[in-house]
Amino acid sequence: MKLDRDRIVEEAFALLEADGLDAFSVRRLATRLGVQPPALYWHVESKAELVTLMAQRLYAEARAGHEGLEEWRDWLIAFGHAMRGRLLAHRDGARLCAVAEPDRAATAETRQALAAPLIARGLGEDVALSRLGSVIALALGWTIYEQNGGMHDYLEALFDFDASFAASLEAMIAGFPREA
Amino acid sequence: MKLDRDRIVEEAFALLEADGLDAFSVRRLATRLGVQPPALYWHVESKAELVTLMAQRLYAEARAGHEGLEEWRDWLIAFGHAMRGRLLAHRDGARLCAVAEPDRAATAETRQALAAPLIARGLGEDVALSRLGSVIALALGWTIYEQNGGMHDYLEALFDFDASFAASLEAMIAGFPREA
DNA sequence: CTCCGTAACTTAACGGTGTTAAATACAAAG
DNA sequence: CTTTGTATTTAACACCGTTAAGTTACGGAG
Repeated sequence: MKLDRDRIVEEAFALLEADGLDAFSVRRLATRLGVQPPALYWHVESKAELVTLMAQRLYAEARAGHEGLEEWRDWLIAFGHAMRGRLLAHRDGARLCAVAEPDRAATAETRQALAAPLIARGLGEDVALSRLGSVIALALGWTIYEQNGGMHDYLEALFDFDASFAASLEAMIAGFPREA
Repeated sequence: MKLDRDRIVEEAFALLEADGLDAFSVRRLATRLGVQPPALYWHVESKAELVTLMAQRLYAEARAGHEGLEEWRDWLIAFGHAMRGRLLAHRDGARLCAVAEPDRAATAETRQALAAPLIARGLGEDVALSRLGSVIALALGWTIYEQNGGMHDYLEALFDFDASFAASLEAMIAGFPREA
């Protein structure tokens, strides 16, 4: 069965799911793919690039599918929940994104594309990017604790994850000034 | 020069500062301390415990010193800025806290102590802990991006770190209902 | 059919990692 | 002097990401 980037990334997610980020190694991934470790380096530059590929798939999934919402606040809330949802959907998804580097092929167009949904709903580009960043940061920080085994058990005795995240996300977005 | 937990943690921070989290290894730390690597295991259970010790020092620093503020909102804002400040004060401080486990010796008293500053300013314990968690999550998520070399360069072209963090922190806290 | 070049992969190795078990130094106590 | 416990070293294990060099597979050109 031949190797390619897509199959590598797919199996990488399976390995992450099965063994977690700490045991996520190039060598174990190669075993799963029925191949010797260095074979992966033909298709992928480094483990870091592979992680970046995985993270970018996560980010892209979170941005998709909120077309029906007309208010930027509603869009941001939906996006925030989707972001947390995608992070939680994979074991150690948050830590994965925490170590991932940005897409090196990012251009001014990428930047425009990122801001587009919010611009279309009335925000200026600078504000749009700032708001987006804030929501992503909240979701990432939140899920990092939520997915940290020990922290999870410790914190779930202190408050409810779902309810508290929803409350803080809604508070933050409600608190954003109409335009700035 | 004899070894003890305090000296280990201190030198660990120095190593983190000098070489970053990726190069932060037990072996390099031992070299810095003029000792063979396994010597550290007499004083510390594992690298994970050492990281937890370091993270807890960070958290404690962030909580200290906001006595003058009488409103819980003001206290939370000061704490949020302090939290980000302490994370930024050490290279890879955010990622360090992201992988740290909670204090295993945490009790119901610890929980009470955590919530105390907010309870003293009028919040119920459950709400206090939830609010505290939200602010920490925002600060952690934010600084993770801020300290990720590639992401930093990528994002600083999109918005201003200081201003955007302040805006989202203030928005979130302003958006929290008076009591819930 | 043969030759060649490229793509895709393997084998072998390098220098690193966290951690453990066993042997050792050393100071205090009896 | 001997014993005891603390603190450290030496040696080793099983991993890790990555590179260099060798090998196979295969498609197109002559």
